[in-house]
This record gives sequence, structure tokens and C-alpha cells, in this order.
Amino acid sequence: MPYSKEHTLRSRTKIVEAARILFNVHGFEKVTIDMIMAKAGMTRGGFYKHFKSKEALYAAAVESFLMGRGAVWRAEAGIDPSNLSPKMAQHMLDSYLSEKHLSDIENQCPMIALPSDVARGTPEVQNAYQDLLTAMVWLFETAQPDETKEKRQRAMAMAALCVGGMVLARSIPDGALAQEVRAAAYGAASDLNQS
Amino acid sequence: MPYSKEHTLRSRTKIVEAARILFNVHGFEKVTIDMIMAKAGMTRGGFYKHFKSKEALYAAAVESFLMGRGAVWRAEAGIDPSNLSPKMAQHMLDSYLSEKHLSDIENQCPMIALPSDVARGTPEVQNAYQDLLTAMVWLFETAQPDETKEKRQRAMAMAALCVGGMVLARSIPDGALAQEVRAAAYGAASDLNQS
DNA sequence: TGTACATCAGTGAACGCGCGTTCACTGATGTAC
DNA sequence: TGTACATCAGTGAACGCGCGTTCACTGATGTAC
Repeated sequence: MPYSKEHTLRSRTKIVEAARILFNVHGFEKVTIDMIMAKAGMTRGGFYKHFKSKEALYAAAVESFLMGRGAVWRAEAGIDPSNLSPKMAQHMLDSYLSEKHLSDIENQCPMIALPSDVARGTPEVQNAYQDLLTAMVWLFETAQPDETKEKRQRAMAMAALCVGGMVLARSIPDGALAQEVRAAAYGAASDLNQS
Repeated sequence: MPYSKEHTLRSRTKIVEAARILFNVHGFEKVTIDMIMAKAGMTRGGFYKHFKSKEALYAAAVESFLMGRGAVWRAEAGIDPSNLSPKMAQHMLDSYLSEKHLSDIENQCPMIALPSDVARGTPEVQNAYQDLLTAMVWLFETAQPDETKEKRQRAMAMAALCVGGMVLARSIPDGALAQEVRAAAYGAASDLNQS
């Protein structure tokens, strides 16, 4: 058995990480296997030792966000999933609907970066996307105080505001309007979290 | 001057209409000039007599929704833009966040169908997208009673719920969860409209 | 401890296909006389 | 009113390029003796 399991896994991780960033910046179709492998420090052919197709990598890249870059991001935002409260949910909103997230193309949440690609993607990719959504809704829902009514609907509306606000802000050329939309979504989501 | 202006315009309209539907279904990259021209009842080569590139058609297709299929759609929903009221805005929400809209891939609003393509598109396409958003926000804002506070923020949050709710519902494989998200966004948007 | 071997991650050239765009042409139709 | 002409929308073959995937190979390294 040449090359250790660790070596192989490290290569795979480098490919996924390169892909995640490139897909975020350019979208699925515009990114080539060459670009991904070059960014990962390898050459074209080796790709198929790790993934059976570009589509399979896509699912892995979306999935990787949850426990990879997403975890770093939650930590930076001061979110502790094992100790949730409305304050924690507010931290999540502060961070997700921030100017910083709006301008951070490389490390943005894939739910914002890739929706049209995913809606037409394979079941694999859609499952990965759904896992991200489910995690976000779970966080918002669990963070609500016990007595809150309609927690789940509330959490889902907050998620829709997070993704909708950012998607709209990203797709329009007028920067001032984009900030206005982002801020409006932030305000409405905060109201839902605290009322 | 061979062929009347009307004839040329009719051809152009057929191309734009075919493109709007095909982009909605398959996304920008997956649709070929051949597919579009075939659907419009013509052949490949003629395309460039009407548009300078595929990108230029893209902008035209997004733009066309506002006064084309979108107008039909508003009429069916009983919306009269010259006589707005909270009830009209509610009709808009009823229709936009409906099960019908969720399943109507061909005639869906381009804001839902194409966000990731647009976010990386030309300024032309982004302008067309922004026009759709501006129209929607204007409608929600204008429909509010005079005494309502923060009308504009409210209208923007409603738009974010409309687009966010539908984008999420479209991108996940679990149909029941998709309906739940759609309904939650609908509930929250209705609350914003009426409170 | 040292060495031959087997494995398989990684290389890079090549393949094959699809698609956006171009181009020489055809032919329908409005206009001038 | 009828006819020759000019225009340009539409045709369809061809071009050229890029990209996903394949494939024969190379060489690094873990294992057996």
C-alpha cells in the first residue's frame, strides 16, 4: 500500500477546498477540472483517482462547507451549537447578513453562491444543499426560548431572509441598493428572532 | 426594405420568449443557440441578425419578464398596479409564494430561476435583474397604507422572503420540506404586509 | 538493517464532442418606375 | 397595374476552441523477507 491513507485524504481535501472556492467565485459550469487541480497543486489526470466526475465533486464541495469553512465561520462569530440561545441566533444573523459576508465571495455560504446550479443539479448535490439548510433551520429553531410559538416556521422564515436577502444583494449592480436589501433582510430576521 | 418591421420584431419576440422559457428550465449555460432557435421555429444562423451574442439575449430574456409573462401573471392574480392596496400586495404574495408558482418551472420569475447565473453575469443582465427587483419592491412599498412605518424596509424584506423562500424550496429534494419552507416564507411575508 | 517488489496516486498527452460564432448563400417582400 | 431591383431575414455548413474524460506511464512509498 503506497502512500498513506493520510496522504490520499490530504490530497482529496485539497481538491475539495480548491473546488469550493472556485465554484463560489465562478459557478459550477465555468470552473474546469484543470483550474481546480492547479489550485490544489496537482495536474488534470489525477482528479479521477479521487472523484468519479465533476458532478460528484460538486456535491462534496457543497457538503464540505458545513463542517469545514462553515465551522470556522461559526467559531469566529461566537456561535456554540451546544449552547444555543436567542443571542446565539442573533450572532448568526449578524454574521450571515453582514457586509463582510456580502463581500467575501470566496468563503460565502454555498446556499447563496450556487442556488440556480443546485436547483438543476443531481440529487447528490441537492442533498448536500438540503443538509446546509436543515442545519441552519435547526440552529435558529433550537435557539428559540421554549415558550416561543411556531418556532419552526419562524426559523424557516429567518433562513429564507438570510438566503433571499443575500442572493438579491449579490445579483444587482447598484451597491447602495444591495446594502439596503441586505439591511432590510437583517432587520426583519432580527425581529423574527426576538419577538 | 424587405420584410416589415413587424415581421422582424415578431421573430425577435419569438426568440426572446423561447429563450426565457429555456433559461428558466435549464439555466443559462445548458441552453444552446440551436435549442432556442429551434423552439422559436428558426435555424441557428439567423440568431445573430437579432442579437450580438448569447449574453445579450440573456439580458433581453430577463428584462422581457416584467412587461411580458409577468404582466399576464399579475393580471391573473388580480393585481392592478394603478390601484394598489395592502390587499393587492397580499394577492401578489398569494401568487408568488404559491404551490403553483413553485411547480411552474417554465413561467417562473427569473429572480428565482437564475440568481447564480446573474450574480456572475454581465452588467446588462444584472441591470435587468435589478429592474425586476425594483418593480417588486415598488409594488410592495406603494401598496402600504400611508401611516405605515418603514415601508421601504418592509417591502424589501417581503421581496427577500419571496425570492429566498422560493429559491430554497427549489433547491432541495425533499418535497415536503420544500412546501414547509415556502409556507413559512409566505406566512412571514403576509405578517409583514399586514402588521 | 537493507533490499526487491507491489501498489496506486499522480502525470501529461490525446481523444472526442459540443457549442458559440462566422460566412457565403438564398429567397421573400417592400419600393421605384 | 405590373415588373425589375435592392435589401436583409433566414439558412445551413463549417470553423475553432475548450473542456470532461481516458489512458498508458511513472515514480514514491509501504510491506515482506
